[in-house]
Amino acid sequence: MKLTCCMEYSRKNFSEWYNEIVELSELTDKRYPVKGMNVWMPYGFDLMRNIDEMVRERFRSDDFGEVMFPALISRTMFEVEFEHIKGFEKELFWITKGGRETLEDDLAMRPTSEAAMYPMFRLWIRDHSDLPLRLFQVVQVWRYETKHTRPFMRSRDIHFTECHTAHENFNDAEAQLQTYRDEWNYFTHMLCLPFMEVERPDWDKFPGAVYTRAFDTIMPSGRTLQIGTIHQYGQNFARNYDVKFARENGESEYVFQTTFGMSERLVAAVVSIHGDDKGLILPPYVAPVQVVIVPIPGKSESLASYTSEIFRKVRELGIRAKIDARDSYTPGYKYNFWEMKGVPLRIEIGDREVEEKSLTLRLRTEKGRIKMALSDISGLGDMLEKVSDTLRARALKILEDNLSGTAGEGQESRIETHVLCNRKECSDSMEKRTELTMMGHIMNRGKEGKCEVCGNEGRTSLFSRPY
RNA sequence: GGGACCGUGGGGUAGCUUGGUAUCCUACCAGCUUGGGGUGUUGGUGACUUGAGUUCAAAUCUCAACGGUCCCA
Repeated sequence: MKLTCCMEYSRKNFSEWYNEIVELSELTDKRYPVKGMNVWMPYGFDLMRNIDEMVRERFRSDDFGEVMFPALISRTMFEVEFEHIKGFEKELFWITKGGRETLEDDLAMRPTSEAAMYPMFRLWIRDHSDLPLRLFQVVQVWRYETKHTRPFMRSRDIHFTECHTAHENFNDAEAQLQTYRDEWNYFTHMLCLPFMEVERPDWDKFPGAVYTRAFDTIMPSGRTLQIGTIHQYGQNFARNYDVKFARENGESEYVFQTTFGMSERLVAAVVSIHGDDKGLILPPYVAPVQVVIVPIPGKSESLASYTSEIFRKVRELGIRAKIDARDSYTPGYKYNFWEMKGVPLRIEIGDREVEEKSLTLRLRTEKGRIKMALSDISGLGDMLEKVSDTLRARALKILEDNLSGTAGEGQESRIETHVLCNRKECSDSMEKRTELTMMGHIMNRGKEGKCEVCGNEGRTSLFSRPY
């Protein structure tokens, strides 16, 4: 597949726009003939891998070890009487045959790795000196989605990062959750994504968790997307998988656990929240190509050498750059091509620039061109920073406009906030009235107050239509 | 969980009611031309989702599977 013409759909028609842009920009190919499973193409995977590398770097410096567990989990490992297992049983892919033989113990493809990891934790953790244990992995997980699948938002084959920790006591586990939160703030800052931290109600938390905090963002359609979650497991999992350690006084105790999960949905959010009617706009920190250089053929004979001089200098600044010297396309075509691909910064070089020893710049987020002297080229880093700032400001405005109910017309849905206690009856009543789903209490923006339904103590809660 | 609609070259489509030679745009390949916002031109490659049924004959009618899109809980 090759890039075709211009975009047919406007971002106002979000659903169609999204389907079109993920394929046009060559992030993914949806034609793979298995439902809900799409191909990561080189450009899309470069983006995902840049995100993964950011994540790896941070967790390694937080003293996490990177592991890679097997993708298959035996039925025996799953046959634990535990709400965690029940929560997933309808989404499992099962392998029941090996060659022509029917398997005695069926194998499930992991939907997440608790059931794979914790039997091993039981072997690895003996006493307090083995704690804290901090591990993470970047892997595929599989979920048998029956509803509408969409690339990066709801697929059956999910690119997933999961952190798992074990601690000596509840407070250490709580401290770990705060570390996750700090890292999450860093990740979303670099991806220029605003979010709400929402405590899922008891009836909607991760199966088996003590509590779940989700990071929800809002899409241009007015629907919310969960792009990360952190979970306090307490001793719930340790009890079911019998993960114990010996305290210093010799007493045996179950470990306290936490997890942090995020996925390719980060790509969905980056694409949706930053993109415009010309295509993607990628956050500079993770853009596969941060600067594209388009040489414009003319009379000058030193165009090629000047172009490679600039390319070299840009690379020396630590910037990921590319020269588009394709002979069969005109400059105008290339401008549109790289705008579609979301490259944050473009450099145009023709006769004028060669003569003046200058560069002409174009930011993906701004109208108009900027002239720069070659001697000022170290300022390109600031230009990329400016793109990030613009993306953050725009994205935050979308969130604020939705929170205040002043978002643009023609959205598929909307969000509302109401002060609510944590009783299901009050939530159900408000869901009925708003025709939206209760997502939970908003922790990083909301306030305390009286429940709008029953008058008891409550807190600002998010109501939305989630993806 | 329930319902509606749709599957035609790589992408987008016409044709289906009334069964008989498959239309156009785009992309792709070769050439010339052009180049500071999607150059122009000549020639070329390439398709009826799968299976079963009705029929002399199926893209077209019937059934099923698979896939896609949307709506409601």
